[in-house]
Amino acid sequence: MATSAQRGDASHRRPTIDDVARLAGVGRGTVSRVINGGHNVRPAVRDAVNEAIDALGYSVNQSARNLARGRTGSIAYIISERGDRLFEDPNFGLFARTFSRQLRGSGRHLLITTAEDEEEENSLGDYLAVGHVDGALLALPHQGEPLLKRLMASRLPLVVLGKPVDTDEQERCSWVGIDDEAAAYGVANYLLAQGRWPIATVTGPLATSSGRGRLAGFRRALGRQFRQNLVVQGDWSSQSGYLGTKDLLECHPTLAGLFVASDLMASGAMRALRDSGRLVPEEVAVAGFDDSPAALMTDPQLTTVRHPFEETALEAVRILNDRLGGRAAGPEQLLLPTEFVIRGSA
Amino acid sequence: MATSAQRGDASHRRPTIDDVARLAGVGRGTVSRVINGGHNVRPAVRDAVNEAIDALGYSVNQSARNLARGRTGSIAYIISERGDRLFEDPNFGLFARTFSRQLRGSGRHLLITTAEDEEEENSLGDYLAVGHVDGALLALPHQGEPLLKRLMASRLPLVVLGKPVDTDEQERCSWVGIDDEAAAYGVANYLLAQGRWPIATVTGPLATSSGRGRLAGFRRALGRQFRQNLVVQGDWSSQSGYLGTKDLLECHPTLAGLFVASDLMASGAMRALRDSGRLVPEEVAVAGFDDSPAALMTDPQLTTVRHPFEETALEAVRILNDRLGGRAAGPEQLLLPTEFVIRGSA
DNA sequence: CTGAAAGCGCTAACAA
DNA sequence: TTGTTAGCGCTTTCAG
Repeated sequence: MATSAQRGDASHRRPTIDDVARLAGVGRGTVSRVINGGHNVRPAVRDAVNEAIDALGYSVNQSARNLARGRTGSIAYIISERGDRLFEDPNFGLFARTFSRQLRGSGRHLLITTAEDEEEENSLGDYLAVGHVDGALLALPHQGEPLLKRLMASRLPLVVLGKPVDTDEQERCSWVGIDDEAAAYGVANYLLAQGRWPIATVTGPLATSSGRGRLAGFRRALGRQFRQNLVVQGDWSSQSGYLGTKDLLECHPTLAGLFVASDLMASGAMRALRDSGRLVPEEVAVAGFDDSPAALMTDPQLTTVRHPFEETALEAVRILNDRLGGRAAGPEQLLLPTEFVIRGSA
Repeated sequence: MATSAQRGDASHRRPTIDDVARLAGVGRGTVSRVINGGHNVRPAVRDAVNEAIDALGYSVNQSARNLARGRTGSIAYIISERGDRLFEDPNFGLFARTFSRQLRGSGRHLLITTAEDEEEENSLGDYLAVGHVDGALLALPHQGEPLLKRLMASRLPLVVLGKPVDTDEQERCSWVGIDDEAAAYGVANYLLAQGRWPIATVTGPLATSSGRGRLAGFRRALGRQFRQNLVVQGDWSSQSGYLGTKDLLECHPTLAGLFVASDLMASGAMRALRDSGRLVPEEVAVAGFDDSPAALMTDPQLTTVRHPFEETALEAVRILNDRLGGRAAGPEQLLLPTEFVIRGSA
């Protein structure tokens, strides 16, 4: 009866490498060589194969190739933000761009994936753990998100952007981050050294290590003068910076200095101060964090801390590549240097 | 010599379905059934298989499954924006969210991919055409981008978000958009009916059909009063709205009405007007487009046109699903209704 | 330089 | 309900 070899009537299925081989009158292996660079193939044969490929409209079946090669050529960039905040942060774009460019060098492709809630995280975790991608880059995780643990349990090569929250994760994962605590300490001290008082802070989400670290630095700088009412929590959004600052002003009408844990939030803070008739920096000095594009769009421009986003991305890809290449003795952690940038706001 | 069956020493390779079958003492097919829902398997056997799976830490090899099934379960959301504008638009996030949620219903996963320049577009085109994904959703394309043509030439099921620029593409692709021309005509007429003159416009990129359509509507409303110097081109960014409006004011100091082709640009326009000491809406009436979150953040809030983003996303997924399911007689095009929203700015 | 053949790990049709 | 078997389409030795 019909063996598989015989059902090869030119029906409507996608052409395979065998169809090409048959048409070109060569073996299957030769076609494979041609579509993989054409090395070690006589030019005449190569041309014949290419002609057959064009004639048939052939293109390789990626699933088959993945199976045979044992890898997919795809890397996931995982963003697990909730709701509206997805993509609000311009750094996502910068990261994505840098990854994409960098990965192309090693013939890999970047796939951006998102998870908004636990259910999506689990579904995404399955998807990734199961071999859809060769590796993953994970945007700064929040405490309590199950995804990181899920991925660590799988064998998926992984690099986290920013320091994970749990110490266990900090030790067993690869990640690249900055010393948030030290940088924030420096900023707060700078404000203090100007004789400003009281000085307050709008923090990032305290479920992130960055949010915590920056608050810890602020707190250490203030020492015994620290009071809990000098702190209000934001969520990285401009909006939260605005509202937080309004609250702070209400509690401390004589506020003289403000450390805002991100430039985006600081831009909101600047609006709040202007709306309340405060002069920056004369009456209240404002410092941000990140040195993102938002820092240049306020008036005056923001004094801030340069967060080396691009270097972070580059190093993350390098580390991931090492792990993918099999040359990786255990997790690698990296703390990149920051830089204090003085502009008009403080 | 060693046949494949014998090299099964518990070495360090990932466990396969055969390992599980052997350990559980069942056939391979049974294991397959269990990992695909466990229907038609006796409970006792199912448990045994699941135990073996846990014991071995088995998880399916996605590439093999894809090959056997002939599909991948992944859908691409393609964003081909240049540079910084990547992700600046909050609608990207809204689209991504809606897609993701909607796709999960049919067991598929959303992969976001980006292309910044022609080289990346080509590389991405190869990647997608070659079977990495089952289908694709393409964000509003710009004229001259090779990606759409590339994808149309492949057999990849595809739905475009917004109307393509070329008529050929409009006819041969599936897409879902709005009637930009008619909506813009309505807005401009509304301004005119208030007796405002002169009225000008900041357009979107004229390489997009939305940019063009909205300008065309404006132009038709003005009729013989139209002058080229009432038009300045933006790029959807807030920044470009600001700069464009500044230019317009210079040329038309008595400007009385302004139609800005997106709310994001309109927010920039409002800043420019305030910086120039113009009162909105008393001295100049401003209308935006999209009814995006930005429309509520200006003071006064923006009069605008509601762009049904979410419905667009839902319909796009529906159309794509139809095409994936094989039930699709040719391309499907959809024009969704818009709605004029009157707020404080005009 | 080239063809043949042995897998890659899984699904699905078939027979039992 | 279950095991067996024939592919899915490609890469990669291995001979020649």
